[in-house]
Amino acid sequence: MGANNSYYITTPIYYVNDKPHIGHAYTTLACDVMARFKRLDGYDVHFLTGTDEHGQKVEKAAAAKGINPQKFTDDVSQNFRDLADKMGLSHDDFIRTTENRHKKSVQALWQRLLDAGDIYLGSYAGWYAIRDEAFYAESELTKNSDGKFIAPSGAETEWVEEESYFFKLSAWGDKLLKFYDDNPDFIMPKTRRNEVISFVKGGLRDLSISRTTFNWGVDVPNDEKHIMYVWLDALTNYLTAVGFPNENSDLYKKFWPADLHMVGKDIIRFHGVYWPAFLLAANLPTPKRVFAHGWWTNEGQKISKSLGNVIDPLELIHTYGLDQTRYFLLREVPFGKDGDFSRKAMAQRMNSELANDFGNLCQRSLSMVFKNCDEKIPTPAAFNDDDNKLLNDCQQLLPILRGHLDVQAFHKGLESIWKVIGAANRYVDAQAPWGLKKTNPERMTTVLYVLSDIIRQLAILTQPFMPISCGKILDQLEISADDRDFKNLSNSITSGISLTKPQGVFPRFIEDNQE
RNA sequence: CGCGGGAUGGAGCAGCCAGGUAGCUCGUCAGGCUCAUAACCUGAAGGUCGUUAGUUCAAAUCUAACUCCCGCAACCA
Repeated sequence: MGANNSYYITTPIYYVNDKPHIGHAYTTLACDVMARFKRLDGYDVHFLTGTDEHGQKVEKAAAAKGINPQKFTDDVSQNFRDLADKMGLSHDDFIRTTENRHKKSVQALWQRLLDAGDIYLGSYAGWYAIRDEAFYAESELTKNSDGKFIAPSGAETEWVEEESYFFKLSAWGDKLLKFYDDNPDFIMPKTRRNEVISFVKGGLRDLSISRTTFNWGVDVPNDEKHIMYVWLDALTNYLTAVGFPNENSDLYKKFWPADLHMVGKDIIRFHGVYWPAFLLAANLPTPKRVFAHGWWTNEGQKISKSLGNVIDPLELIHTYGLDQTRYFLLREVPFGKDGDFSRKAMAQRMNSELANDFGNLCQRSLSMVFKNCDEKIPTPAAFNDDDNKLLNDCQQLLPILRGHLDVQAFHKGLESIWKVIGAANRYVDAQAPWGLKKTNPERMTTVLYVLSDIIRQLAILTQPFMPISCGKILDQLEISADDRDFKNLSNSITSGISLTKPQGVFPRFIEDNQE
């Protein structure tokens, strides 16, 4: 079992043949925020992302380029590493399914399933579309002018008959239903859980887990005709990354079972059904949660390659800034639901919530400190009720945030922080420190001290969401790197520290005429 | 009758489970302040809570029917 203060979180592995898009960025970003939050909260975190590099599509794409598949995947998996870098992601490991450690791991899991009697050799036949890597029912197909059967996606299909190994998924339905029952939070949000349960109740078919028609995959142990197919290979990466099959490795003992698999809603079934079935069959501990988030639309329109409205996360970062993009994606939509990206909404949140609310709170407060307190954090007199009320609101924030992030309610977490930001802005107006300068300088000093400390706390708490900008605020307050985690929240800021001249951290967004 | 979610002021949402003055954010309008990134604060206007019927002293909240939208329906971010 994973240790109490450990936290293992994963993104799906991304299929290298895709171009990184907002869906990938979104999933990984959510994990990054969770990982950063847990680290600041004192957990030992293992944050995994990576790429899925096998399959017929990759084999064909490589052949089309005249290079071997390994070289091809080396190149394209770099796209995902680049995205991770540009998004400032804090992953601890980047796994590739073509690595040796992974091949060993999947083969070991295969062997366990075989030994347990859950894998058998059979065969199947059906209409297969290479482009989609999918089988279709005859009823779904249409005939084109050449007499070929066309899938709903438009891809040509061919009749395929093939020997294949199967996983006895059909035997696991009742056990899975009991598992969901015993672990009500295993699949979140609830609507996805209901979907999965109703799917399982509908009866499960055995799952084809090998192929003989192409070679780019992990070899099936003791049967060189076969390679493993998709989900057994892909899902097992979560085990590989913590040292499986070595169950005595430090990583494994510390981090398995995983605390959270973050996925898009499109792959909830594989994570919610196949994965626990594999693990139960192999007699391995099951992960604690699979969270399926929603999809984005672009200006109200469904995103699709054919419409050409795919959102490039790098373009967003370039236009709006990294932290701003991170903030928007996690604040705009209740996490778990579908959401819409629009330039108007983006600019709106940037200006209103980042520049006006948070940015301006920092700027107006720290400017007054800098000008009126000898460029130092002032020494306060006794706090009055107003001061204590605000400080107390801020102290309440960490437990509130924990509650929200433990159920991946990022939007609520941010909302609760922004409530305190609002309270702080009202406090500034009510106390009007600029007026106290002549009438009661000691009181002014106290108010500015309170504000400095509030800003320190707010910046510390907001770091998981916007690490760079919060880092800048903490730099301005001369908070050392060691003093930026959550256990420092209850220590007050030290009087007498010299400040650097405050500079705006969240610029307003001015819409270009173009775009 | 396949399963599930949703319809609340201009926009996006909360409230519904445990019925009893309809709340939040943005936008709009008016005022205040002047420390600050034309930022901040206060107030106002604006909704017969998808339709119809029912239960009840009382329904956005419960029941029934209906309309519309959206997910899922086997191997696809």
